[in-house]
Amino acid sequence: MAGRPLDLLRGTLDVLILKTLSNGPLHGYGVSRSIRDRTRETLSIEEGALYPALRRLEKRGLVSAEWGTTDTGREAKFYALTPSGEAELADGVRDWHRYVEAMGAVLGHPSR
Amino acid sequence: MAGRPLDLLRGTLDVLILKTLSNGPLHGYGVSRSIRDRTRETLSIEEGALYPALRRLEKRGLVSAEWGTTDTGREAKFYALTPSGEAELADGVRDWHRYVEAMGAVLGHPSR
DNA sequence: ATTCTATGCATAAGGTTCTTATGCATAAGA
DNA sequence: TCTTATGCATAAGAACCTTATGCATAGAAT
Repeated sequence: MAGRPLDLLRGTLDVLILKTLSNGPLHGYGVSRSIRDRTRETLSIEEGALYPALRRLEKRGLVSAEWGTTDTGREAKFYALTPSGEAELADGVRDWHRYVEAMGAVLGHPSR
Repeated sequence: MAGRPLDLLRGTLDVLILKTLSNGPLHGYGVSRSIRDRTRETLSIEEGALYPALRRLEKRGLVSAEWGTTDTGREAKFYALTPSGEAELADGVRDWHRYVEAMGAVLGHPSR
């Protein structure tokens, strides 16, 4: 990994999950693993954050949930992005980029 | 301003304050105004977040506080970065850039 | 003259969302 | 057989934000 894992910044988990699900339905553990792998373990989603987040997103209608079977034959709950979820993802990504821009305006943009 | 103000992401306020103070001592209201101006009002620091944050930073020895007088002759509490604060700022900036990198690895880096 | 806005500090209540710890169950690999 | 990986879920606690409130002074506008 590229350095120690970083704590999640509150509010950034939702968009990470939504983006991950935009590649197709996936179960919770798979979402977590995908994020961990893509970030080379810089972001490691704790179960205590992951499962409540998925339920919140489901409650808000941004993802749908359905029990199914994994490739390896295990029971797992698969989540899929809904149309509302896609819209929320687009907003979330835009806000994130605006936030990065704002932070850069104060901190200075990275040299490389 | 460039769009509506964004809510602060928990944990990013400290580094914003420390960076702002790295330009020289400043009072709380001035820190807030500086951040608001630099981000063109994308980030607007609420007083309920600002003052507790400054006290936390002082308690941790990252900034020092001293009452003084502003240019306009008003009483204000001036905060200055300590050596520990400088180190924390450097760490905070590095962590922020790592976070942005990690988010980019999931969300995709902005096209422009 | 008065009222609104900007400057300045501070705290309390409430909510959200993380971390850490715990619990359970199965499968594969050492 | 024991550890690791896979899979879900909740509870306790902490941190840190938003919103609301309170106070005080100065300058600008009506």
